[in-house]
This record gives sequence, structure tokens and C-alpha cells, in this order.
Amino acid sequence: MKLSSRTRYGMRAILELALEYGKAPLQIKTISEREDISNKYLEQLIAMLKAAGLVRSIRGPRGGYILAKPPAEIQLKEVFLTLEGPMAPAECLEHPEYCPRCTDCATREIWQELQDAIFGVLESVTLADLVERSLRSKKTTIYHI
Amino acid sequence: MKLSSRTRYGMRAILELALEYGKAPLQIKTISEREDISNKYLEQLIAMLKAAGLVRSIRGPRGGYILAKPPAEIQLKEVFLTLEGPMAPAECLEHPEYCPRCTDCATREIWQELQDAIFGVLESVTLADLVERSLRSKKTTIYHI
DNA sequence: TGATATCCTATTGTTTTAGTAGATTATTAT
DNA sequence: ATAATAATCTACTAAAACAATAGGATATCA
Repeated sequence: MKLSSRTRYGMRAILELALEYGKAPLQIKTISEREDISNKYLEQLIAMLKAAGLVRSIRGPRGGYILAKPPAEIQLKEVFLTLEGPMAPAECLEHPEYCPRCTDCATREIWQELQDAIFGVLESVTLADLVERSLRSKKTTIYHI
Repeated sequence: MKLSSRTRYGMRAILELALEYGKAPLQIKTISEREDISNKYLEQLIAMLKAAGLVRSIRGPRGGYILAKPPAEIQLKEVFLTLEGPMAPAECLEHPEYCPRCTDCATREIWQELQDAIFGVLESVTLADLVERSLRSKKTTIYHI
């Protein structure tokens, strides 16, 4: 149940794009330097975000990536599910026919509640919120070393 | 972010033990038959639960396993963490020195909130609650086929 | 037309997952 | 005592997921 690098990197990458929303496109090279993530790996992660319709690309010189929608219209849930894949705490939540003892399976209820709790958090926060938090913490941070 | 079989199986196994709490010890063979889980694999899962002090074992004939504490005193969080390992949605939550940009990392806050939400659910439910739910659903279930 | 930056496909090493296999040890009932 | 029972311990394995790496193709701008 630990978060994959895919999701951690991808979330940081799309946050970089959100921070630049309305400005010029941001290139993979720039993001990978700022976030210290492998250029080539980041390529693949951003491709996932693009396939999900969350970011758009501009090819050629001075190209790069931009958010496909305003940050306020992108819930973290969308980003999370794109990168992490379907939650499916248990097979039977999405395919109730899978397990013959599903109907009387008390654990199933718990996994459902867990999923609801996770989605609750991720639905309540948008990229705009993340941007705000990010700018605030930048202002108040005292850099050590 | 999907739940491992380890955790799903283990939770069902300890629920079987909770259902028998106060009665004779339950054997692995019995649990594996009731829950349709590989005998040998279940052995390992229950060994983890034992190492965590959640269950006790009785060796020899008419031996088996029993809960180490009353069901009401075992939160699902304990079981979950034992099987799934430390949550650690991100390395820096447990080792803040890990990532140099942690202090101004807005995503970190989100992963923390996610962990809090998950723990919130798992702390609010005990094995006694699960037993109750389990018995209730058994009573009202209409079996098909 | 050359530089730039995305796009696409394949490959690779490592780790985790989900088991399987078999021998050993402790306990109980006969 | 001894035989049956059930936990205990250790090692092994196939398959999948993860975290990249590599290299060429394609589109676009100056």
C-alpha cells in the first residue's frame, strides 16, 4: 500500500505545470531538472497524463507541455488514478461476480470504506489548491544549508 | 495502490479467528478450507500475525490458533499494518531527511492527509465490529444458486 | 535546413508478489 | 513409549510490477 514513484513523480510534475499555468509551455527537460527526476522516465509519466487528457503538448522548438484545463478544474483524484491505476482495494468491488462469498463478506465493506476515504481526500483538493499551498510554503520556508 | 492478496487473505483469516473467539483453537487447515486460501500460503500470513502479537498458537493435536486479545481490542489498523507493511505514502513522511525539497513540498501534505484518512477508517473499526457485521450479513443474505 | 523537443517502441535489472515444497519440532491421546 | 497431529522453519520459484534506460522517428519553428 505504498505510493509508487510513478505517482509521486507524476504528481510533482503536474504541479510544476500548474505553477506555470497561463505562461509558456514547460519542457520535460526543465521539469526533470527542477524535480530531479530522470528525463526519460518523466517522458513516460507525462505521456500517461497526456493520454488521460490532463495535459496538452506542443511539439518542436519552444514547445513543451501545458495543463489541458485550469488547475481549479483538475482534482487530484484524476491525476492519482491516471498514474496509480484503478484503486480496486479488492477485485470484487469492481467485479462483484468475482468472489462467490462476496455478499456476506464483511471485509469487503471495509475496503469500500477505505476507498471512499481515499477518494474523499483526493476529490477535495484540486491542482489550484496545491499551487496555493506550494506558493505559501515557499514564502515561509527558511532554507537550511 | 491496490490491496495485496496478503492483506485480503490475512484479514479474512483473522476474522475467522475472531468469529471463534472464546471457543477451541482454529487450525490453518480449517481456515484455508473455509476461506479457500492456499494452506501453505496461509501458514506464512498467520506467522506474520503471530509475530505481531495478534494471535497465539497451540501446537500438537487439537492445537491451532486463537486471538491473543479480545476482538474489541484489535483495531483493523494493527492487522493492516502487520500484513501490508508500513504505509509510507512517501519516503519523506517517515524519514524527513530523505528528500531535500521536503519542507516546501506541497505534495507531501497530500500524502500525509491520505495516510490520516486511511488510518482514520482502520482505527475506527475493530475485529469485534467486523464480527458483528459478518453475523448480521449472514442472517440477511439470500443465497443464490 | 538545422536545431529543438515531443513521440514511440523495445529492452533491462531489481524487487515484490504469491505461492510451492519439504523437513523439523512440540504436544496430545492411546 | 509411540503414533498421529498440527505448528514451525527454511528454502526455492514463476510471474508480475516497478523503475528506469536506450535509441530512433516525427513534427515544428527560426
